[in-house]
Amino acid sequence: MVDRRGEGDEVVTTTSKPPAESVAEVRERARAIPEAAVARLAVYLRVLSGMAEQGVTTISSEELAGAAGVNSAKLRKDLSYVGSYGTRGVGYDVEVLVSHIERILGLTRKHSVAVVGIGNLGHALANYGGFPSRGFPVAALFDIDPDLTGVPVGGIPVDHIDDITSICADREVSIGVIATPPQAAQAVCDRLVSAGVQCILNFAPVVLQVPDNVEVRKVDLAVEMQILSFHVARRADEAAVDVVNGVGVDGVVIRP
Amino acid sequence: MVDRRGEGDEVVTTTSKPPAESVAEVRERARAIPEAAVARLAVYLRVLSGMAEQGVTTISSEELAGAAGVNSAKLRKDLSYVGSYGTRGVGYDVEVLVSHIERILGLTRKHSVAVVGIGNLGHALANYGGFPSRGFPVAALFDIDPDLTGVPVGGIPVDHIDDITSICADREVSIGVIATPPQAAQAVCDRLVSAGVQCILNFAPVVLQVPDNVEVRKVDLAVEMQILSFHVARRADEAAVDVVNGVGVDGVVIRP
DNA sequence: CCGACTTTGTGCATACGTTCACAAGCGGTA
DNA sequence: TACCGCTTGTGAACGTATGCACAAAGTCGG
Repeated sequence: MVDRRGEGDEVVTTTSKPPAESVAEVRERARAIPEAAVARLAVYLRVLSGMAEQGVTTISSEELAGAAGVNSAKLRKDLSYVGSYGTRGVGYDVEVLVSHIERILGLTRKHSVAVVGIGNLGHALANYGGFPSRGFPVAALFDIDPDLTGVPVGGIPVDHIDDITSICADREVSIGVIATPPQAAQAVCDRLVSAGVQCILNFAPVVLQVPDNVEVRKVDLAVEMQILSFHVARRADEAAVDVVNGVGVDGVVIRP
Repeated sequence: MVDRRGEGDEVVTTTSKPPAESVAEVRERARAIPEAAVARLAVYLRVLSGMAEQGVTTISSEELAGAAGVNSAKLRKDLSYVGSYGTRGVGYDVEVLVSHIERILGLTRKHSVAVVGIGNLGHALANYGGFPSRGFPVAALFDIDPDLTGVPVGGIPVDHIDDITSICADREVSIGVIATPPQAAQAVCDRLVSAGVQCILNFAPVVLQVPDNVEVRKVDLAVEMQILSFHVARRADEAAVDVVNGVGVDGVVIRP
């Protein structure tokens, strides 16, 4: 559980100037948590928060894994990236685990959010209670429609997208959410980037071009539907094959 | 490029009854496309549709990869799962590629959608033009609130969630979208499953329990935000490390 | 018809993520 | 204190996904 990377070989650690490797090493450690594990940690955190509210103080990897819908070995490995805070023979202290996951996910700082594009989806996002309650206060709303400007949505007034750069910089927005039509998305993205926003959550069905230092995640509803469609088709094919081979829909063998 | 799986060894193909292997083989072929590739195929499809509208008839892997934000080798490998429909020295015929990807993704059939939970998000989804235009007509809406029952949203009347089972079965809904509060999600899911819905897109922040024959995909906004938060934190750490090691924010070396 | 040039499709090596299986460590009990 | 049973943490094996680099296969100009 102790991180042993960099104990061997070239680790000389000159007091004056550490070797070039060491920079990479430290970066490595920060990068060391796999992307997939980060996503799951967020899920564990939600489950654990629920447990804590119900008065649960201790939980085993088996229980937590069940509640999070993963297998327990994966869960333990994921938690090992965070550090070893379990007690063998007992399990994990819920409170302790929550605070360590929050630290790793950077949730100890508040991350102000700006939502751009106050259509149906933008409205929903602006009113979505899950953001502020989890440490992501919505600090600004933007739309291109002048009629919307000044009208408050979910308690926050809408500003014009021409003011994105100044207002986002001013209110220290760190996460931008793009809920505009696809044609407008890249232009909006560029403004957010020039305002210093480093992370973008994109709901528009376009591939955004951004500098290397900006992180983009996309949520594409049409893509999600099409993935489901693929699975429907695959299932239908399998069922057809089974019937051809004398196996019925529920695995029942036909004409045995 | 021809699919050579199953050409060797045990392929005897008795005219009366094919060997047990062959069932697995065919299943294998359907399953053979990696999940990650399926998600990208949906993106390629969108880009290609846009190209087709602009009158582009032929496209190279390099161009398409650029537009889709992936590297060209990965793109070609993804397309090879679909089949080899490119021309060496030239590229791919846009129309041909579109129709083959649509076939693989099962988009040749219509997939009716039911949205459950007509709150802010449900409203947005019911009105979202991206669904019907891509072959996913919204066939039913449901909510627990009796005041909403009968009121049309986006042209479709809202029904009560007690009627999910009968109405979904009746209208042959194949994809259910859950946009309810978390407490209601599992119960709604159970009803959808008992109506024969095989695929579910879940926006509620809970882990749904479903039978093996039902496919669930989840979109969790809080999780997306927390992943972004992690990256903000990681960047901040890296920047700090760089400064300590005499490298400034833009990679500029301090005091050289 | 031939040769130069372009672009695909894929074998191979590498990186990444998942799962298994078990030693190490801790609490409880006598 | 010494033992026993339980659960963590992790080394190692496995499987999947990614990227490189190049032969194969096509077009086009002469």
